[in-house]
Amino acid sequence: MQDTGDIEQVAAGFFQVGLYLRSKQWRSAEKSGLTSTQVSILGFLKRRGPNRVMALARLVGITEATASRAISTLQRKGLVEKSADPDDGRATRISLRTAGVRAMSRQSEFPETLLAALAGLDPAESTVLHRVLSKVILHLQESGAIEPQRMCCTCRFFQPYVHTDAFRPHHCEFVDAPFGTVSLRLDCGDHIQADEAVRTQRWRRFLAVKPLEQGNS
Amino acid sequence: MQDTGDIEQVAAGFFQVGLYLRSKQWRSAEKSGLTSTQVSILGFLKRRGPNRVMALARLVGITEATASRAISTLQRKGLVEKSADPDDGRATRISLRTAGVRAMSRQSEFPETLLAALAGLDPAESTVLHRVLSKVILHLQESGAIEPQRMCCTCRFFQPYVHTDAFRPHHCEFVDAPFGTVSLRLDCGDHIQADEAVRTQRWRRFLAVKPLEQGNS
DNA sequence: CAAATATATTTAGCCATGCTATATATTTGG
DNA sequence: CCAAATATATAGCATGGCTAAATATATTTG
Repeated sequence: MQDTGDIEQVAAGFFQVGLYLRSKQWRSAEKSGLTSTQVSILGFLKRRGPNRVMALARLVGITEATASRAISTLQRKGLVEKSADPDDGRATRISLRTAGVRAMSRQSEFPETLLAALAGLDPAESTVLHRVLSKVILHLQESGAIEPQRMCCTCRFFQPYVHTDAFRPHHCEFVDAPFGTVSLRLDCGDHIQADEAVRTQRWRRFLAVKPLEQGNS
Repeated sequence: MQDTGDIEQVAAGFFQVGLYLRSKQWRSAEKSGLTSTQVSILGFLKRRGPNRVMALARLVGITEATASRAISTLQRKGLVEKSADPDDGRATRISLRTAGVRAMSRQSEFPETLLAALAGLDPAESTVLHRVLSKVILHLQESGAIEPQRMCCTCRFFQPYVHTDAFRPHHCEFVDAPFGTVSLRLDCGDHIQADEAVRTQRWRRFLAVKPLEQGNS
């Protein structure tokens, strides 16, 4: 008989890590003077380039009112700048200023301690962790809990498990190269959303493969 | 050649889940009117029983000043009560009132959507996820980033990988029974911290086993 | 034992988050 | 062209989270 385990324990684990991520501790350790919301906004700007207030609000998971004010604070600190959106007179285009880029490169968007902990995982664990995070995040976004992310598993270029190489079973049609589960992206700059039908079909193929049957020899 | 992957991606994944966990969305969906800090405090009180302000502050990862005020708010809402600590005249004993217990049982401490996503994982994935979370959280607490948790891997009753049963390789000396990786606890009521030496020795034994060699047939 | 020091909590003051509701400007659709 | 929708901003409220300082009780020390 297999042990079923306790989902709450796992949720508690995520929560635990989450508590740490939102604590001021690591941010002040890397002395930036920024709040975690501000770091989030700067992170999205860094990874996605200039964006509107609305888009940032949705990505960070806060209201537009809150985002608007947080962005004004960042502007006052000289880290971002606002400009008129060429396509829409109502909209504001937020972009990183040099000081903002510096602030984000001086410190990682994530605490060193967490990165070190993750670096200590062995490859097989990383592989499964990537799969699991993809599944969890996809579930959250399909339930409308979070904003759709630019992840491989919803991308038109993603071909899961098409190669026999156990280490690089997937294929990215954008770069036209095979890659491993451990390189699945959760936020990829080249992402283009696939159609609903294509998405579910590929995702089903992804899920069909038992996570432990892949490259760990 | 094995793909090394990108740790930042994984960190981003945790961050993504963390963003959701701290968003008001799921809390208001289950309409509690509580902030995430308040839910955290109530959660610890529920799982650990009456506690001092200091202890709660450390568990939640906030200063005592902030904890003190949040607790006063909970008291005003009638969810907790303060009493004098019998052992120390300076300390205050915080305990759940009936309304507080009800508030915590009416809604899960964690959002349904996340629990559903985790429930969708297959057993092998859960197993590895438990291992990974144990490793990450242990690393965070050994670096002093978070307060020590009552987890199996630091418990004097924990005997990792002593059974041949692939599904239940570990043994808990407290209940004197074997159990599986998927049942590793991250917060156990019966936890008693083991000595430094014992802890590292057992932890080494735990790590020595390749995560994918265990029960997944 | 009294004085100095340490500990547990609280309070005040500051800035930021996050919300709702509302105001303002601009687009879009009929 | 005007009504409805959309993008942002602002105001007001409760709270979080910090540091610094106040208060009360414990512990250590001379």
